[in-house]
Amino acid sequence: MTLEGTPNTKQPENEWHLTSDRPVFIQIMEKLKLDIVTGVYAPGDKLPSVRDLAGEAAVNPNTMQRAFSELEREGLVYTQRTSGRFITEDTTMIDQLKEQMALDAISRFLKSMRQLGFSGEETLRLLTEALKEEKQ
Amino acid sequence: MTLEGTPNTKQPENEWHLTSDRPVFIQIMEKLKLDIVTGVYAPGDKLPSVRDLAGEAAVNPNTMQRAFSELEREGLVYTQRTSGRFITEDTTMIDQLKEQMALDAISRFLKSMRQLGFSGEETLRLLTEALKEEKQ
DNA sequence: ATCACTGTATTATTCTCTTAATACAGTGAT
DNA sequence: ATCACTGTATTAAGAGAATAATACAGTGAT
Repeated sequence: MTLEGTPNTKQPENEWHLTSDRPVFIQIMEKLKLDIVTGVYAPGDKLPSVRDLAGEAAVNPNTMQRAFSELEREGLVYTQRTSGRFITEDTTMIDQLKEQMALDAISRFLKSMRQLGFSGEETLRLLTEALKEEKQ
Repeated sequence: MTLEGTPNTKQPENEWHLTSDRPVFIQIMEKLKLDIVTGVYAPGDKLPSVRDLAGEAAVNPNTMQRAFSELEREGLVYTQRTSGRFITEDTTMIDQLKEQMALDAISRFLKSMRQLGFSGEETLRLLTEALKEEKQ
C-alpha cells in the first residue's frame, strides 16, 4: 500500500484548535489577543493578510475578516487600507489588556469554585495541591 | 398614566442568567449540574416539570427538554415516563461529578494563566493577592 | 370515566454563524 | 501600464439552535 508508514504530508502545525461549540470568529479573536499580549506579535508588527491567516486557520476569509474587524473596533489593531493590518503601538493598552485578562481569569475561577461551594481559602489550598501534584 | 410608579408585576427572580453567546441548552445543563452537586436538588428529588422550568427560565419547552435529555444521557437524572423526572440516587456519581468539576475549573484556570505567561508560582501569588484584596 | 398532569414527538419558522464565490478599489514593485 | 498584493463588500446557500404551536400517550387523583 502506498500510504503505509509515517505520513509524508505533514500538516503545517495548526495551532488554532477551533471548536464548533462557540462562534469561530470569537475563538480567533481570543487567540489573536493572546498572541498580542504575549508578544508573539510585537507592537507595530504587520499581521499576515486576511486570506493567508484564513488559510492557515482553515477558515473562510469572511470569518477571519470579521474577527479582525472586531479587534480593530477594540483598538488592538489598525488598518492601512491597501497595505495591511498592524498591531497597535499603544503598549499601555496592551499591558492593560494583559492585566485585565489575568484578573478576569482569576475572578472567573473564584466564581466557579464558589459556585461549587468552596471558600477562597479552600480554593487556594486545592490550587496549591494541584501544583504540587504536577511536579511529580 | 396607568403604568407609572413601581411596577406591580414583580418578576419571579430569574436566576438563570442565560446569554446568547453559547447554546442555551448547554447553559441550562450547567446550571442544573451545579444545583445537583451543591444539593439544591437532593438525590431522588423530583424535578419541576419541563413546562414549569421552561417557564421559569423564560425558554421554550423544547429547549428545556433537550437539556434534560442530555442530562439523562449522562445519568444524572432519570425519567418515569408519565410522572416526572428525578435526580439520580447514585451519590457516588454526584460526588465524582463535583470533584471533576472542581478539577476542571483548576486546570482551566492554570491553562489560562500559563497562556498569559504566568508560572504556577506566579499564579498562586496572584490568586493569594486577589483574595487579600477582597477582604478589605 | 374524567381531568389535569407528566414526558415526548413533529413540523414550520426565524436567527446567527459559516462557507462560498465573486467583485471592486487602492498600493507598490516591476 | 501591468500585476500581484492589500482590505472590503455583496449575494447566496447551508447548518444549528431556538421558538412556536400542536399533538399523543400514560398516570393518578377525583
